[in-house]
This record gives sequence, C-alpha cells and structure tokens, in this order.
Amino acid sequence: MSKKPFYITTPIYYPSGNPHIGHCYTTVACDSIARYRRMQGYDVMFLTGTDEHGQKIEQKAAEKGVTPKQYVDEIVEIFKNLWSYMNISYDRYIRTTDDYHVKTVQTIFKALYDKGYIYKGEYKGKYCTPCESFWTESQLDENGKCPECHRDVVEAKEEAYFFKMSPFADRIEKLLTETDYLQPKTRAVELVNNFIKPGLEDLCVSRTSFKWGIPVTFDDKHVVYVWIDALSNYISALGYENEQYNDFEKFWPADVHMVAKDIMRFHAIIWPAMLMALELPLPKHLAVHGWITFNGQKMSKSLGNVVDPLVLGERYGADSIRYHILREMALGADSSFSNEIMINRINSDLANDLGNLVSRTVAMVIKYFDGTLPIEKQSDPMDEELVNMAKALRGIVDECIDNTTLNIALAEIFKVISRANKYIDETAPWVLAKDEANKPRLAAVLYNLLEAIRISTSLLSAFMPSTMPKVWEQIGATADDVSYENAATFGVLPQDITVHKGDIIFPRIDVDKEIEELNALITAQAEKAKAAEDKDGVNLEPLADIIGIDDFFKADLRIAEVKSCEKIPKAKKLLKLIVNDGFGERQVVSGIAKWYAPEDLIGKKIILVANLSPAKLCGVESNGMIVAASVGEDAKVIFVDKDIPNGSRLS
RNA sequence: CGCGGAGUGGAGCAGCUCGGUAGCUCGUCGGGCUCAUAACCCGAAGGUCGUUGGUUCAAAUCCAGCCUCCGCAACCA
Repeated sequence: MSKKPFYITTPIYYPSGNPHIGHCYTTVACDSIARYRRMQGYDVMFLTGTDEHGQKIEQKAAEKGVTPKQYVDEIVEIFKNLWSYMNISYDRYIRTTDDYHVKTVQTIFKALYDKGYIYKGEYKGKYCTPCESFWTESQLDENGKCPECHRDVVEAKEEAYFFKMSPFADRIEKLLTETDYLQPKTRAVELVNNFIKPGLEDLCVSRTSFKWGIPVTFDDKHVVYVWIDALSNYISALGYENEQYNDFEKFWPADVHMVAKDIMRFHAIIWPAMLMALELPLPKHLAVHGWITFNGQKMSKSLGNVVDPLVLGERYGADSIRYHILREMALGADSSFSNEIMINRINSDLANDLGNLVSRTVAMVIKYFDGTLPIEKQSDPMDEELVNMAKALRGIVDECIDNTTLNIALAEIFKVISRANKYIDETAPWVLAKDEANKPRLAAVLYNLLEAIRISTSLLSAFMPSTMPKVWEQIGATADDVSYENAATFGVLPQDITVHKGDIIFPRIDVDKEIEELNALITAQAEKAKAAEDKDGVNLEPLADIIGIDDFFKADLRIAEVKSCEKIPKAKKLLKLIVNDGFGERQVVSGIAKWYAPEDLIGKKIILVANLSPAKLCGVESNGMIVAASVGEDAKVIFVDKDIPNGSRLS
C-alpha cells in the first residue's frame, strides 16, 4: 500500500536580514501541518528555503565587502539554526543559488520564451524613468507621454523580457472566485478588482541593472528577475527540469502553499499564470495568513519592536513559542503579539491547564496507588462526557487541519484538557481515597484522566513536538499508545499502567518580572542594531556617480516660502503647497504628509527644485519639488533661514 | 464617489450565510476544593452589539444613509 503524498511549502525567505517571528509563524504552521499529516500516514514533502538573488542582496553584500554568495551563506545558516531550534521538520531546503534550481529556472525561462509567452519587450517600448514603467506606443497618452504621470518618456535604456499575463486572466479570475484555491477567500474580490479587471499587465521578468541573478541562457546581458526565479522553487525542488530530484510526478500539484498576505498577490496571480503557461496543474490551496503585529503596530526595526524568536525560545522553550503563535494567529487576520499576551497565554494554557493537569494526575496515581493502577475499575455515568469528548477530538482536529485553522485545532484540544480539570473536581479523587471501598472507582477516575491526557497530547504533538514526549514519559505511554490510530479510541493505555513523576513540563512564568526583563532586552537589542547600522552606514545610500558642474546647474534650486498648505484628501502621503518662489506663486505637491502637518510648513522657507517638469499626482498638478533629506524611512524637509529672499538661487 | 474588510461587556475574539434568551478566552470580584505548578472548580458583576433610519410580531443578524478604523490600489516630482 503506497502512502498518499502531501506537499506543503513555506515561501522561500529573502535573506536580506535575520529571520523574525513572522517567518517563524509561517514555518511553524507548515511544520505543524506537515507533522500532523505524517501522523495521519501521508507521505509528506515539506519544503522551505531561501530566495537569494536580487539587487538588494547584491548591495548588502557590497556594503559588507563580501560576495553575495558569502553574504547569503551566512544568513542562511542563521535561518537553518532557527529552524533547527524550533524543531522544524522540513524535508528539503531549497536555495535559489543551488545549481539544480538555476538549471530549472533557465529551462523554464527558455520554454516560456519558445512558447511565445516571454518576449523581449523594450526596444519598441517607452520608458518613464520616474514611474519605472515601460509603456507601449498605444498605452501613451494623447500627447505621447507617460499615461500615468504625463511626462516625457524615453526610449528605454534597459531592454527587458516580459511575460505575457493577459491570456490567463479569465482562468485566474475563475480560480480565485470559483474555487477554494485562495484561503481565506475574502481577498479574492480585492485581487480581481485591483489587478484582473483593469487588465493584467505584462510582467517584467528580466533585468540588466544588476548581475546577482540567474543568467538568461540565450541573452547573457539579462538575469532572471524575482518572479520566475523565486516562484519556480516549488517545482524545481521536486526535480522539475533538473536531475537533482525526481519526485515531481509524485508530489505535484502542491497541497498547500502557505504565505503571508504581503506576497499573496504573487502566489494568487503570477504563479498560477506561470503554471498555466507551462501547462502544469495548479496547486490546490494557497493559505494566506496575516502579520504578527507588535502591540498593534507592524513590526519594524526602526520601531525597535522586532522580536527575535531565538531569544524568546531560549527563555520559554521552543514549544511555548510555537504554541503561542499558532494559538493567536487566525487564518487571514493579523494577530497581535506582545510579551504580555504571550506570557499570559503560556501561563494559563500550558502551565495552569495542561502542565498542571499532568502534574496533579500523576501525583495522585503515585499517592493513592504507588504509581501503578489496579486492574479493577468501576465506571460511572459521570465519566461519559469526558470520554466522549476525548474520543471525538481527533475528528475535530482533522477537520481543522484540512481547513488550515490551526488556532481552532488548538482551542479544541484545550477544551478537552479543560474538561479533564473539571472532571477532577467533579469526581474529587481525594474524597474517594479516604475509603478503601472506593479504590476501584478511584482507579477508574485516574485512568480516565490519563487517557484524556494521552489523547490530547498525542494530537498536540504535531504542534509541540519536543514537550509532548515528556508528558508521555510521565503518564507511562509508549510510542504506540500515542499514535494517531489510537487517538480516537478510549482505553488504550494498559489497565495496570505505571506512571513516573517527572520535572514540571511548563513552569509558570512570573509575568511582571519577565516583562520588565524582556523590555530591557528589546531596548538593548534595538540600540545595538541602531549603533551597528550607524557604524556600517548601511542606512546611507551609496554615493551617486560623479557629475560635472554643468549637470548640477541643470537643476534650478530656489528659495521659496510656503504660503499655504493642505492635505490632498484622496492621497495618504501627499500635501499640496502653494509657494512663493520670488517670481510668483506656484503649486507643488509633496509626499510628506506622514511626517508634517500642513500648519508645520506654512510660513517656512524651503528649497524648491524650480525647473522640474510639471506632473500630476493623484490628479493634482505639481510644479516643482520640495527638497528633503531621507533619513531611513523618514523624510525631513530642509528649512532655510528666514532672511534669504524668495527666489534666491542655490549655487 | 477607486476597490475591499472591520466596529459586540476592561482587553482580544465568536455569533451575522439561513432574523427569535448575546457566547468564548483573559482580566476583576465573591465562593469552593486541597490532588496539583499560589495551580483547579463554581458563581457574580460588566454590553442600548459604531450611529441614524427602514423592513418585520421580532434585528448584533436583512436594507439604506452617516461616522470611525484598517488593508489593497494609487501616490513620495
């Protein structure tokens, strides 16, 4: 009998920095599903990896003075260490720099080219430099200018290959709206309205502006751009068009691609289009989860709230972290992370409910029966509810795994654990123990508790693989006792089971103390990161190419005074300013609304790029540009002395 | 009027498809128990379900308007 295959993937992560708890969530979720499927008897292929090409990696490596490969090698080690620490049971780890992957990508690129889906797109095209967009003649506006910003377009300097997406638009729309490919489906409308209805644009799939990528075999000026390079990993890792592996037939199409919402679009539209072009079957499900937010904010290094999963793991154990993120995250929605939420969760569910249940049960078996239950038992109608709940649990969890609702799976398991705690109160074993005549009843109660624990923890072991075996040791269960097959049956443990007192499985955490220490740790970490960045200067853009003084004077920089300023309602980032440049008043639009309120600017003098060609932003005309300094993600407007007259030129 | 989602006791969420007693976890307060990790069990307080109007015998649930928040798109000239 051959086992049924099950193929699940994480995205391949971009190693431009260390892994954080967001990477951790996706990977832990996939790992739990993979483990559960293995328990169920599937032949599982669980793939993760890293996406190692691209300009950003090239730059980062250059800043550090190492080759891109050396740079990624180092970070890949960090990823692998974290996965090993978190007990991630991946079957394969793919790196896009692996030879076999390179071969697959090159073959795919050529195949799409030969089929006519990829074409060299630039030489007849027009390029709008600011928009970084190519346009065909027909797309230009009535004046032959960029249809987006209505400024001059130039013959493109960079030729590029394009992937024709439009032939697949209808099929992709159907895939999103009429099948259960996308989980949850709520975002399908958004995708269809934003991308498919307006017409799928052809996708630029090669670059000549950087070298760190997979060369196009038939045109070595070009490297393959991220889409085809990265997305192909899901099939190259199975040996599609390469010699490294040969289980493509067995595992494709994938059962689940799990991704965070920021890359949903690529997996919902581009990836299916590629597969359609290659005439390959489509994956069955795309499970999209949200971000882990920190106290409601998106995690970011500059906010100093990036949580290092390794630090947390060392303090509380990998399984506690696994449990917390799996329990908090609902499919499709963001979940809020904070040290307090996490510690409370660990305390109340793992320490108080589960850990304590094991502890008190084992203690009673030892106290009342010297560790070994007698064969003779006496059941009671009172037992039924607990027994039935435990027996039904496996079916419920199965369903949750099918639907990728891991948080619900955990909630259901903990319902049984909770019921078991209640059962102790109902049966009051310490009362039974007072009368020798009640021993058979007492033995039955304790046996039922051990069984409830056995069933819950055997199912839980997919989610918390390292601590559950410790429980089994204490309740005296063998590997066979805690198998998936036995998880739907009550009464599997031997009637004369012997338990063993062990260490506390989930120690209670002192909330106040830990939060204080964690906050200190995070602050220190943020400061250290900041200091390192300042030192390395990684925040600074590289210096631009040398220019002559003539080039400088091409830009006419003038002092101007802000007369009035208001927000542009439709735009989030834009302010509309009326400035006096000495000659008169003009309207300028600037993308600084995030950092400046209109009243911060009125009356101030600023530097204006006065001879910039006019442009429309969100439909509002802009004549010129306000000079500002970029400080990391932020922008700081350069204010100048009040005494300088309007219209003075910078030279 | 670009597209979409969401507003439910102190916090986080479920319920809304298919109207009929507003539910869960945590927190708070009170009680119980003593097997256990100051854990466990029971009970209570606390919500006009964003707002206004409509449909209906009956609206958290259906319809319309409005307010607020969030995401996507657009947009840092």
